[in-house]
Amino acid sequence: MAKFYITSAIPYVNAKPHIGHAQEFVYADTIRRYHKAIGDNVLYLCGADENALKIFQAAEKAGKKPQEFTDEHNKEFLEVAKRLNVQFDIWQRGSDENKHFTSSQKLWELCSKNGDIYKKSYTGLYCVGCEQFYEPEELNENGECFEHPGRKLDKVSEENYFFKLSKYQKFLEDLLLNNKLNIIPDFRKNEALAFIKRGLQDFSISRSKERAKGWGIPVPNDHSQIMYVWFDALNIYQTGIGFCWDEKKYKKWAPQDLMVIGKGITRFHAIYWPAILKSAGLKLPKELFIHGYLTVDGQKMSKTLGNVVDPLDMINKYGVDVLRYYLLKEIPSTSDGDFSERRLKEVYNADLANNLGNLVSRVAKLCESANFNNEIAAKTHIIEIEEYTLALSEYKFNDALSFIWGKITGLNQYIDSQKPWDLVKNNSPRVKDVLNHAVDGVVEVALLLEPFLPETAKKIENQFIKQKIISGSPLFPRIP
RNA sequence: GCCAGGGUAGCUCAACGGUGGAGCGGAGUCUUCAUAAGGCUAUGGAUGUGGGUCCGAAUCCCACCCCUGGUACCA
Repeated sequence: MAKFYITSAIPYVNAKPHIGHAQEFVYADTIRRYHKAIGDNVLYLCGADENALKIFQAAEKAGKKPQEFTDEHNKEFLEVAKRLNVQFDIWQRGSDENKHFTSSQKLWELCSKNGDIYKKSYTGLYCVGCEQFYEPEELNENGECFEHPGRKLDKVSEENYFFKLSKYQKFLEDLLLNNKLNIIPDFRKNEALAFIKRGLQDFSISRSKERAKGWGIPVPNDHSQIMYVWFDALNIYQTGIGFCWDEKKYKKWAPQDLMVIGKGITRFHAIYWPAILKSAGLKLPKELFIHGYLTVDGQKMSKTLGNVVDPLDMINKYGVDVLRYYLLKEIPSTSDGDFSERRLKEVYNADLANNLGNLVSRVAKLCESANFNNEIAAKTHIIEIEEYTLALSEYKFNDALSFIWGKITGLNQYIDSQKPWDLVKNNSPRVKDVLNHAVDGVVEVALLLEPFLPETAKKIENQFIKQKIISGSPLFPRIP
């Protein structure tokens, strides 16, 4: 039994989760469930990035203590995951001082021991109003920040620790080029490679304590400095599986077999993270799956536009599997996609109510009226179907679902051609064979569906493994 | 600016040198076991624009127009 350690990007918990978080959770959960179904020993970790100054500032703005503030948002993320039927095996918080602070300091020390961390002065444009550094392109035409127009920025120098990323240029190039870290899709790999080939510069991995307002993980042996958020955030993937506090557990699960992330944080996962791990002498992740972003009705999701979609609203209105289905079927997993409630309703009626739901109803009713004796045992393992497994191995969820829907259409065609209702009327003995085939098909569909729509799959299975199959209430009642 | 990907039916996308396809929506028809569901059929397109190569181009080449992403220390 192979182990499969999967992680999804640790969200920044400064606001409640939106539909984009739901998308990533559902993707990772579907992969997790699929691996479980083919017999792997699976562990899924996610967690919360909590050590950024922005969290502290957001808490202040909300008039709350940071801990209280992050506790609340953590709860919201866990609630959304739960309602999505997304099962985290581990939820590792970045504010966990016992485990995560020690773990990140240990990682730092390992890199340091290897001679990859050094002190250097960093000069940048600092806005006193915002209390942060800006890049020239982040400023308006007068070279001022947008929050405080009219106020000149100061050139400020600060001593920070740097990580010798440049040292790993060749290593990273080889890692990506030869798919030792396999990046899906290809064009993201090429982007990362292009970035590497342009020449890697060392990057700063600490901030002064004043600048970070003491919020974050102290640098070992230098408490005037706080770790740069990404240095510790990425390490949540290790802390959660016991790095530094349960070596046995860590040995069992490291390294990551798959990281699921959004396109915006490719560099950190494809370049920084492998370099840091290599420097620390630790095992490297094997695969990186990068999905796109969601727009809402063709527009970017934003608070100012007021079009942020709350996944809980959708679940309450339509049901979990409807949202899961939409995200998995209607959004091509590697490119950007659009979330539209109008489209969701269309897909609901066409695919879930008319095709899947109605097939289940009609087969169940046929069995009931034929007083069919069901001999199909519950199947536990996904049958190896190339088209299906290939689509899943490339994380093309929409292709895998299209394949399943092809089966549904096939079953409807079969029923139409065999006309079992006539066979029942004529007391034909053939009705048994026909229903056997139909029931077998429905059970297979349920099985293939489990990673995607676990609740629905379970309902179908429960209805169809009984000796006497009777019709039940519609799985997906049509909506007008 | 540079690099990469894309612009195909009302919508989402497939075909990547050989008679333009699928799903959804819309139309017709058959059927009645089923959630007014299902099956079948037809309809639907100067394949972004303009040139070129070729017996033949959505596909290859050139130019142009639009869209998306990347182009390091905001995460």
